[in-house]
Order: sequence, then C-alpha cells, then structure tokens
Amino acid sequence: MLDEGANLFLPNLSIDIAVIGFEAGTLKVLLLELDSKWMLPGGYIFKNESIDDASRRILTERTGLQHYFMKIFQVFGNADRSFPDEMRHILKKLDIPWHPNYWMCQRYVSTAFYALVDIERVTPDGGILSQKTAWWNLRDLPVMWFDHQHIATGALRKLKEDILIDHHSYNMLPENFTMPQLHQLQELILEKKIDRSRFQKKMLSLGIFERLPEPKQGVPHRRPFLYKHKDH
Amino acid sequence: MLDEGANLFLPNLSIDIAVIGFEAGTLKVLLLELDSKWMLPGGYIFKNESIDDASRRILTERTGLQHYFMKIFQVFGNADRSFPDEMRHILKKLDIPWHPNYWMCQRYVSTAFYALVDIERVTPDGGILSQKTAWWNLRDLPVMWFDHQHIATGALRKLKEDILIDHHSYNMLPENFTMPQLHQLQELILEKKIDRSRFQKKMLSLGIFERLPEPKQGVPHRRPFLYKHKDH
DNA sequence: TCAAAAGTGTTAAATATACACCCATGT
DNA sequence: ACATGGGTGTATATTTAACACTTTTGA
Repeated sequence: MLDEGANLFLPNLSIDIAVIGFEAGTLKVLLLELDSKWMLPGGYIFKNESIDDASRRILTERTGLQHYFMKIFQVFGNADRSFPDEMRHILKKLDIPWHPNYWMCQRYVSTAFYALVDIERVTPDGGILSQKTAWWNLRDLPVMWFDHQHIATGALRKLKEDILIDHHSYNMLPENFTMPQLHQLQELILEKKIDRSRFQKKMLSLGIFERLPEPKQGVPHRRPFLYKHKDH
Repeated sequence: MLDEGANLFLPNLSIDIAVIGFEAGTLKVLLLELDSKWMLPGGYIFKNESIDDASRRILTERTGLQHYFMKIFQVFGNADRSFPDEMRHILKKLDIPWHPNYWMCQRYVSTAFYALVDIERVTPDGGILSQKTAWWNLRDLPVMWFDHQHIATGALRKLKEDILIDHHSYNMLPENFTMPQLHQLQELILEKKIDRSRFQKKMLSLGIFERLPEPKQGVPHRRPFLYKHKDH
C-alpha cells in the first residue's frame, strides 16, 4: 500500500477524524502514537470511493464500530498543508526509504470529521503500523504530528456549537443512559452549569428519548431512570 | 488553460459557488449559460493556492466584488461525481477536441460555497468562454448541467438553517438598508411570517446594526430609518 | 382626509431561571 | 437516622407572540 498509494487513492485528498467519547467525567479523543508524537485516525480516499464511504471505512477500521454519529466539520485547505519534513522523519523511523516526491509528501486538502462514540463499545485498532492507541483528554492534548492538534481543537469548538442544535451528544453514552449522565456530559461540552430540573424537562420535551420501565441497577442512592434514543 | 489544466490545478478537486442575492422580492442565484443549460460559477484550485483563496478568486472573477460573505456549506464527494458525457457535449459545442481521459472528465470532489451579495454591486462576468449570465429565481431553477441543481438547492437549504444563527442576511442588501427590507428578506428565506415589532427589536438587540441619522429618501409613505452593519 | 407603510407599545402566553422540596437508597 | 444523588414542583424573570395604536407621507 505504501508503494501503491499514488495509484489507489485520490491525490491531494485526505480524511482526518476526531473520534470523541466521554469517560471518567472528561471528553476523550482517540489518538494513535508514532515515535512519541500522536495523530488523529485518518486516511485516504480510494479512487472509486465516496468521501462518506471512506470516512466510514476509516472509522470502522479504527474502532470496530458499525454504527456511530459522524459529521464533517471543516475542510482544511491551506496551500502549505504538506509535511515533508515530518513525513521524512516518520518514514525513517519505520525503515521505509525516503523520496522527496513520495506521494505521502504531497499537499493535502483534509476533510475533517468528528465522530461521537461510546468509548465502552470501541475496540481501538492501531492499524497496519500497529500504532499504540490511547484516549486523550480533548482539552489537554499531547504533542501531535502535522496540524492535528489544530484539527482536534477545531472539532471540539464545532461540537460545542452544534450540541444545542443537533442534540447528538447522547451518541457518546451507552445505548441506555440516565439523564444525570447526559446532563453531566452537556455541561462538560458547553463548559457551563445547566439547571438540572430545566435540563430534564427540555430533553424530554424534544420527544427523541424514551424512558425504559426499569431504573438503573447497581448504583448507590436513588436509582435514576434509564432512557434510550427512539431511533436506536 | 484547457490543455494545461492538469498541470496547473489540483486534480479531482473543484469549487462550486451559489452566489445568492435578493431582488424584486425573490431570492436570486447567479448562473452561467452554456448551450441552453445553466451552471453555477465554479473552478479549480491552483496547485499552490488554498481552497479559500481559490473560492475568493473565482467569486471576484465572476462578480467583480472585492468584499462579500462566503461560506462552505457542503462537500460533494460521491464516487460517481464525474460527467464525461456532459463534458463531451460541452466540448463539442465549443469546438474543442474530445478525449475520454481529458482532465475535465475526472471524478471531482466539489467543495461548495454559498456567497451572499448585493445584486446591485455585482457585475457578472461570463468568463473565458463569454458565457451568458443571468440571475435565476433560486426556488425555480432552469435545467442545469451536472449536479448543479442539487448543489444550488443545498445552498438554499443551508442558508435557511444558518440565518438565525449567523445573522448574515444583511449581506444581500445595500450597505445602507432599512428594517422592512431586512424583514422581507428573512421572511422570504425562512418561508414564514415574522412579526414586525418583534423582528425590529430582536435585530436591534443584536447590537450589530447602527441607525443612520437620515431616513431613506425618495420613497412614498413614512420614511424608514436606514441602518448599516457596524463592521462595514 | 385617507390609505399605506413604518415604528413602537401593550398584553398574554410560553419559556427560562433559580431554588426548594421530596424520594429512594446505602451506610 | 442521615447523607447522597435523583426527580420534579414553584415562584420569578425573561422572552416570544399576537395585536393594536400612532406617526409620517403622498395622493
């Protein structure tokens, strides 16, 4: 694939995905390590493949998920968006011969997506290079390759803008979840307190959630009701 | 340029722009005619040019405008997004020899923008092919080339979604405009009645408009106040 | 003087906000 | 019994909505 990339893929086009989840009270993003720097999952588009199919293929390869929420949030199209020096460094580490005109060193226009996932259901896969994977705090990112820190930060900014319109944050929770979970998650994304009473009324008035007959078991204190999204 | 395109431009990437204005109580979109079918203004990205610069270059070439509002609204990335038959027809009409592998017949991923302009300030330019230009009703489009009708319709749908968040519709009015003008325009885009009193209060409470000292002259009935956007 | 368009006020309904109270559960 | 977290009610403030009233101008 490393040799055949130029024949298989659309040139100058790439996809990067911020896979975002919620764990231990923080927002997490799935990253891949390479020589002590980190990168977003991403890839290229086969010549007979749509952008949407390519993004789904990449997401499924890296997470094992078949169903998830994903959305384009930005196109990164700067003229100087090529990283020959970093690519050279990476290829050297991987014992791959270096050519300045190697197809990976082109200028790339990246179509950037964010995906909202339930971390519990994800099985991260380091891919063909067996890269180490980890869930990093989306608000405290490590040193990253290329402009991926910029892309990850852009995903968070757009998620924050979208959440009150799209009402898609439940995609980061298990299939059955409680209102306090959803409440905590939205406060975290919006970085502000939301009144519990009002939150519950508003969410239920959307008509997209269904209360399950049995409350959540195995928790201390009063058992919260469980809900699921009606389309699920 | 027709021969050198493959060397000058990024392959497989194009830009299409829905240039939207407001005239005679209807939403208009700027189209170019070619052999009795119409197309959106668009073009390609030079190899050392950013997506944003390319979109600005194309918009300025076609409208003469230096300042305007423009925004990416969608990426059209279907695998079958190539139009060899239509291209063949077009090239034949233009007396340009046909090659099935001509660079224009590739699959293209189109980054689609909408631009909001004041029609009065636009000088449409049919470009290198001296195409006829016209402002078409955006809700009653002619037969169009490629998937451009789909793109134009998508622009309208996204504009409708954006308008209450971005508050950018004033870009379709002259520099100095009246609240009734803005009111009529927003009712048109949203396809519903908006109470006049409330509209005026809400727009002014945004704090982005400045009332000018002189009311609009030369109109019958009571003279409305003129406003301009503060950044203008 | 009257019709038309513009500007703004008034009232009622709906929604948002802040807070309080009660409930269920484990210690 | 009590601390903790969950669910929901109440009172108040703010915003939305519907409509009415007044002003200005040309015919």
